[in-house]
Amino acid sequence: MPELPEVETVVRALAHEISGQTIERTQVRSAKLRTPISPALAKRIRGARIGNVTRRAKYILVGLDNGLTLLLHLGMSGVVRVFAEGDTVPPLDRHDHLKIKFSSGKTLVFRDPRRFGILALYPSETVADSKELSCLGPEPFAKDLTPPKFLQRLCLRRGAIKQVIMDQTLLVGVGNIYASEALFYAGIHPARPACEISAQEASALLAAIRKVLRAAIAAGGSTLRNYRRTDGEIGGFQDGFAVYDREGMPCPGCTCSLKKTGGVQKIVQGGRSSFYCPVRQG
DNA sequence: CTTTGGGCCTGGACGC
DNA sequence: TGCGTCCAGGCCCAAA
Repeated sequence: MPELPEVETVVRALAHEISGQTIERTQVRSAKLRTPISPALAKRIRGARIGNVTRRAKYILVGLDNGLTLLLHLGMSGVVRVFAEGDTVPPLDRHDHLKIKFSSGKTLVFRDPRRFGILALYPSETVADSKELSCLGPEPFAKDLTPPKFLQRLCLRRGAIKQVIMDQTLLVGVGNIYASEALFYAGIHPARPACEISAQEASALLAAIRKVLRAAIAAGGSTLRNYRRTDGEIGGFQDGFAVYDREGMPCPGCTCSLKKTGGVQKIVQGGRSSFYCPVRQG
């Protein structure tokens, strides 16, 4: 799933659904995600009560009252489902990696068919220093990430702006979809070298990133394939893409002759598809 | 230091 | 129907 809006949607749901719940039973099935799941994980979270559920970048942090924090990453295909007491919980699938039964009768299931996700346990005090979180850049909504600071970071990079804003050490949360969307709203071609972005453009780009992420969060994220909300429903933002996966189609409010411009263009950068409007992002 | 390309996995869509 | 190929929202790592 997973760019920031999808993770944020899951985190908000989990904060509501499992905070305060006590873990009664745990089951770890497939032990091999991107990194192996610690064999002791299931046992070490058993009996604990869930505290705060928060997000850092695209990671979900589930605080426990035993001093530990469960770190969860959804990779490309991770889904977290929460079933209420009385719901029919499907039998454990071969792609279900973690199942938690709460004393309230609720059940949480983490599924990740492609196994690019992460499931790890750290002391809450030092989780920020973990190898997963320690090298991350600023949150896009951080107050102290000002346009000048953003510009300063871009100035150091010669690579294409699209790939640079997807670099989680520069700024977290932006993935392949929202990178294309934000560049469209900022009117910047995805192949422009980051260091050639003007102060005005950097400011517009930061605003566009924030606008797109905010709108996607409000819509409950985007579902292309695997992503699901914790209740199993799909997101709503996939219907609002301006350019992503819209090759040959008009961009919003387009007045061009499609025959002339060809509509939204697709190029490949770093092995990933980028979409842009050749007129507005010339 | 940055940048690039390959690799990790499975499943679905498509063409023959 | 079946098979091969390509593609997919993320991230790490080795090599240049």
